[in-house]
Amino acid sequence: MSSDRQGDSSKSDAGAAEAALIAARRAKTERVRARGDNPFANDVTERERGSALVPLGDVREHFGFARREDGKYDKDKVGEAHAKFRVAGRVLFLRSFGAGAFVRLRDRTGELQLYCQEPVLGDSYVRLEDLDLGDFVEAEGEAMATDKGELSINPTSIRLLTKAHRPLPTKTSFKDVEQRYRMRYVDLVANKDVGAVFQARATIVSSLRSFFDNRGFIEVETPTMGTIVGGALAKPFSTHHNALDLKLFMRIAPELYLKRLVVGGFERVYEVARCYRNEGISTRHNPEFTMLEYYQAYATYETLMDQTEEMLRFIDRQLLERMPTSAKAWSDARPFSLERFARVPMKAAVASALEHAGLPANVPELVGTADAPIKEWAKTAKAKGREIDWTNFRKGAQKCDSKGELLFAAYEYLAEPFLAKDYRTEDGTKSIPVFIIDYPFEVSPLARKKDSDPMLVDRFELFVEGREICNAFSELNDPDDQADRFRAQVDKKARGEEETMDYDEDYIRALEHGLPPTAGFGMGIDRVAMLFTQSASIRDVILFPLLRPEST
RNA sequence: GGGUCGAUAGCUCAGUCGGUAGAGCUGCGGACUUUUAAUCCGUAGGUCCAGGGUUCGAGUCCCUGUCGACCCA
Repeated sequence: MSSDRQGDSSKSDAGAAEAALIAARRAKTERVRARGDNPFANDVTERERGSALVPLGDVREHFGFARREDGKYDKDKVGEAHAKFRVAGRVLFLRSFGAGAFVRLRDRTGELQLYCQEPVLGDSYVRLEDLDLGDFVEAEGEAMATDKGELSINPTSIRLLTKAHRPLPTKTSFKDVEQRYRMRYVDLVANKDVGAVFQARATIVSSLRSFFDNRGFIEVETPTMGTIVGGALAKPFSTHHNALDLKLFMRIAPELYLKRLVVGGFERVYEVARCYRNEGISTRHNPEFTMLEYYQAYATYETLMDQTEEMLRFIDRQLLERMPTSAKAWSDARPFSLERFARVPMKAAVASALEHAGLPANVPELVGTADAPIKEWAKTAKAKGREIDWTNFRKGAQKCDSKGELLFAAYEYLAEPFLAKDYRTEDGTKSIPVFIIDYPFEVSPLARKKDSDPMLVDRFELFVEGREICNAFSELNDPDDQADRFRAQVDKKARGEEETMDYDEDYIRALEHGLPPTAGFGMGIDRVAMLFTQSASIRDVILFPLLRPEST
């Protein structure tokens, strides 16, 4: 029984080295206390300190006149100003010399260093010994620039505001992906680009709000728990209300509530809706995610296509305006362009995909049959540079109950995987977004049938760089047609299909009161954030993605 | 669900043919009066993911499992 450590409330078998790091910092905390100072100080406001706390970025701005071309600062100009500031921030860098020390601070507005000198600081110079990377400190003193032109504060006083008992990762950084998601508070400090991604996400959401607010839309919040499942085809989470002894489902989509509001006269309505789907986790799926849905009366899916193009370009401009440096980098790196969008009926997309693959037009009809020459087709397609998932295509085709479902399967396996390849800018360097339009009604239980072809519905999905971003349609407002389609869903469920909708009686009742001609739209915010920030995983745009519990 | 790769110090990673567990950073002690990944000297830090097998001997080879990453569905 050697060193039996006590007091570390974290994992019992934390590494001895880590425990030692923590112990050393805790010892400093005690030293600060013993001296009569508070290692978790709270008296930081102007009211308590007699002077305003100046954001680090504001200090830089104050000396804009002394900034040189190369970003450095003119020592004389800064010094002559004799300007005094009180600043605070987190210690990111700490280095001591014989009689001097550099402390680099960061706050939300930027970074600034303290150049501490023993003669200037006097007795409080010893307080530097209490500091570690990660601590929060406050300092007050005149601004100066070093010989190297680095703008600095030369403090006459310094004190610890908050002691960090755990060390930040070293400058070799913090790369373990799971740890980064689990300890996002460390990730945000250690990996600088992470903050920009979430700032971009916030910018996207606020751009969307202003886009819709400016067009006469009302933002609403509808229930995330309900007794039936509807609005999309997905497996729900279930929960329970104790007082009512009621089984509840977490929503998979806000759609049916939003359309009820259109019935009620909110002709333009939108929601930034957190949704929950009890499905797999992958780089493109998190169990909870955020959707934008909006509904617009007296509009069709074509109105919405135009509006979608405008909306994406608007987000793009807003990002460039509000965070130019990062947005420029993302924009330069992206493999797609937003200048021109293609609009392709699903049938045409399949026909053109077959042509690109050098395959006969009857492949969809034959693929499910016993004597389909799949090997030969695979060879032909491969020669044209197309790897098609024949096994699943065949299985999918065999499960189809109708022509419409078969068209959808053909589209899914023959066309969709190659959208980014087939639809490109004129110079061929970038893919262009593709609206796939006119879906079969069988796979669209909430969409309105086309007046010109009742086998199809007025619907589009938008694919950017081959990824589905939006889904929209002219809404079905015939209550009897809707009731029939709910019944078909219920039948499917009875046959064992898991991803179906329940029959929503109240929604039918709402439609019977009259839903004006309306078009509706849904878009995954997470996926849009991925697109604009060039993130490979949905977990990179969700602050706290779902993870397995930490093992003990 | 399938495939590929991975798990070694607080962090980032080496570890050859199977032969005493390594480096840099961080930490701690020291030097240095303007540093920017400072530099220099010293020092501490390990259940090599878990379990089994082969072997005189396993971080290394084999099997099983756990967890993770990426790709596909």
